[in-house]
Amino acid sequence: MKWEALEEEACSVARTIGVIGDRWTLLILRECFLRTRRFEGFQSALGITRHLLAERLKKLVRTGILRRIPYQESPKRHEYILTQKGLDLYPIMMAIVHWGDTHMVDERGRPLLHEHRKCGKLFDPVMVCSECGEPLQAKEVVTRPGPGARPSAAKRTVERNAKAASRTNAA
Amino acid sequence: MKWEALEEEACSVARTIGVIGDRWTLLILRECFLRTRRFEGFQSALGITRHLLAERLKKLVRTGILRRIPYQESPKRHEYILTQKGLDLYPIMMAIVHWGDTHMVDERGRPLLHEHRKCGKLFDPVMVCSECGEPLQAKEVVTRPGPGARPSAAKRTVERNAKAASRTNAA
DNA sequence: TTTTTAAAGTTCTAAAATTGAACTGTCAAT
DNA sequence: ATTGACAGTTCAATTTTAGAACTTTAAAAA
Repeated sequence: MKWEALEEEACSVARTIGVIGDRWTLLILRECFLRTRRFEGFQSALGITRHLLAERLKKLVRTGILRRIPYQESPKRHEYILTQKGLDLYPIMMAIVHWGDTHMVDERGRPLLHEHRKCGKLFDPVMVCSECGEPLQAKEVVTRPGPGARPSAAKRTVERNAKAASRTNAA
Repeated sequence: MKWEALEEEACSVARTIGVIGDRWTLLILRECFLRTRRFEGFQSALGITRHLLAERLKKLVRTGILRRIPYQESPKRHEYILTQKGLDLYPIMMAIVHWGDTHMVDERGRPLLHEHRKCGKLFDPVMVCSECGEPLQAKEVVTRPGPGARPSAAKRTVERNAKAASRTNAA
């Protein structure tokens, strides 16, 4: 599987990973949500090489996650701002933060707390079902082929796993 | 910044990315949630090289996300099963799927639908505030230093950005 | 007036990670 | 006796990433 091929897969995970699924890109996006907007800001916050940073920013602009907006003429300078598509990555970021808060903190505790303006309280993000509002758990969810399904990775996988299991059980 | 250093950062995003933040690892985890458990299963579903797959599985076991459990003796064979720590990655996966479903589908529509056993309906995952239950939006959340905060990336970033903005505004 | 500094890149070489393909060892089935 | 499944390991070739220096435009400092 080539990296460009990821975006062609009939899988929303693969397609998303094709766009944001590498380490520097995720860290750049963290900085975006912390209100960083300029090349030097990203560079010094992350210690990323200028070469890679330029590349990643270009890709994020190309994929519509960031918009490149001039903030001064001569010399021309631009800021990188999250589009709505970029802002929609927020749940991914919060899910990542929350897992880290749960499983990767040391004895000092959480590095960062989050306050919800609406209710004024410190909170954790919780993933719920859009229909019944209950928190989601992996074991309570069944997947079905959707209209865009193709006999690709996911389906072949399910079939193969069923076969492997029955072979082992039979023996 | 070196990759091992990520896990030392005072940032839950960086620490999490240090463990699961690369493309193959995320795809391996997708397979885990689709019930793939064996080396050959991962390999043929993903087309990952055996070399890298072995490496990534080792790392996932080392970090406590997968457990390696024997399913037959002679020759010894093992399955890779999500631990609770691994199952807790589910919200990250669902957030990734949902973003892809929203922003990366073609005219055919979604490749996969999700049904919630509890309520029996097809659903979308929604990220809400643990305190008031309202859906979360980036602009409604304020971050504050927590007990594990150190004057690191995040804080320096905020200060730098404030300075950059005031410079530009003043001019 | 010459020198620094800042911002946003680009260019280059060395080092590290990934790919692709072949190879190993154990056992079951043909 | 040979083939095939499974779970890896090994190694050369390619691709990515790191690290450092260099460029350009313009304002600020000496």
